[in-house]
Amino acid sequence: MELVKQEIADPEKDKPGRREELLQAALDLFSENGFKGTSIRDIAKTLGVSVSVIYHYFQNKEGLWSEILEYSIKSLPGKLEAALNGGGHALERFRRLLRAHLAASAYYLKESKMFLISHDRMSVDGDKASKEIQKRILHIYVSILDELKAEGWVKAGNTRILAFNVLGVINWHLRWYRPDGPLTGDQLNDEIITFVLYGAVGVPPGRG
Amino acid sequence: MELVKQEIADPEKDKPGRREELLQAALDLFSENGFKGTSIRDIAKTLGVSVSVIYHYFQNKEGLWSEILEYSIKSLPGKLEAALNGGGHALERFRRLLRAHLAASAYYLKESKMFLISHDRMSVDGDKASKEIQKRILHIYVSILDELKAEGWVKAGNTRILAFNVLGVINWHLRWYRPDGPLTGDQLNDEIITFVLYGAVGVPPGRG
DNA sequence: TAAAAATCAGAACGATCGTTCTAGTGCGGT
DNA sequence: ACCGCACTAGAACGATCGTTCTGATTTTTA
Repeated sequence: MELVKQEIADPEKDKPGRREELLQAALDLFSENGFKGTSIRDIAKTLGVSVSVIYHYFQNKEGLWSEILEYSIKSLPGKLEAALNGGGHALERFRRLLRAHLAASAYYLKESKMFLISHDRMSVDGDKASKEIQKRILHIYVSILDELKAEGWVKAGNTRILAFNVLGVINWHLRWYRPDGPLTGDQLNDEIITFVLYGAVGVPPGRG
Repeated sequence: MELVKQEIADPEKDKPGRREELLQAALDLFSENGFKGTSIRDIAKTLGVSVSVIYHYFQNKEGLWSEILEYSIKSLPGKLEAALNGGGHALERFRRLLRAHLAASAYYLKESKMFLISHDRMSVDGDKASKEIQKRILHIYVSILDELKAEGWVKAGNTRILAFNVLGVINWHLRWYRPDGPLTGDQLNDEIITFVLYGAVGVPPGRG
């Protein structure tokens, strides 16, 4: 009986539910104005609903914030480790790590921007989870850079600082990247990866 | 008459005035918790004074914020241009630019952190001045990178993206740098500059 | 020493915050 | 027809926000 409704063409079939609408509206505002810069009433107003709707679907403001990070950023370390654990020599795996990181950041662009705004923070607990993820990512980069250093590719003295620098390039690009820019995503990633590997004036092999 | 007090040794002579104390307290809190994460009462409480003291010395909260940026960051583009306008070939001047930028960031460490937190922003006017400074700095980097590209040092296709990448390394280091770390400031700057020039695996001339 | 100015505490104001409460829909199941 | 439940509007609460006001105290000036 109730299946009949599913069988006929329903133009409202793929309309997102209220919960998804709320997540999307919160994501837009959080990624632009941060946690403290976004009020519950702001989120409700963009959908033209009452504030009680938010509290019907989520426990509170911080639950809304962390749910966004849950479905997006929480899986990032695992993805990076997977990219790193594939075959190939160290340099090849490092390139693959960078590509995976850039791809994930582009896919979850607003979520990644949210993730990197911890300066305007909330409670200590909510921030602790983010800090933990950041630490895992840093460790991934340090480990592959150590490997590259053991094979003689990396000359830098301190791989930890080197990892910070690499992460700086990757993360900073979220601040200036605009999807409607002149370059395609692939072209952009190539420019970034080339910079990470060879810097501003370093000559990649076969190009000098 | 009133000069006598100045002539005798005054143990309280170099004690900072209330205005300077307020600026320092505001700087500490702003650089840690951002603009919206810092309340007027928080600033007053760290000095054990009343909130009216703040409004006696400053027009309002935003005036306090912008005054800090005024004495510190506003002069940054001029310093960078000065470093760039000195003699020497392009690569030498680029290195000097990077050193000047890193030195200024280290000297005004907390102020620079404040400056880079615009994600938790205030009124539109206050943010416009910061945006303008950021744009000037970007232009400085693009111009020297164009010059380097004309001389064949830079192979990258897009010097604007390259400038963003360089600025990412410079600015990101404010997020992880701790003055009590194991490395000296000079060692740190060398690591960062080497990375900017030659990347993670690029070989600087004379080292390969 | 008296007037004037600088400096401050503390209460108060209106706005906004996150959150809760009350009440009222409409809808599927029995 | 009735109940229960998902969903929602809107008022309300206490806290905190930036800011202003009142009045007192201290310091400077004449």
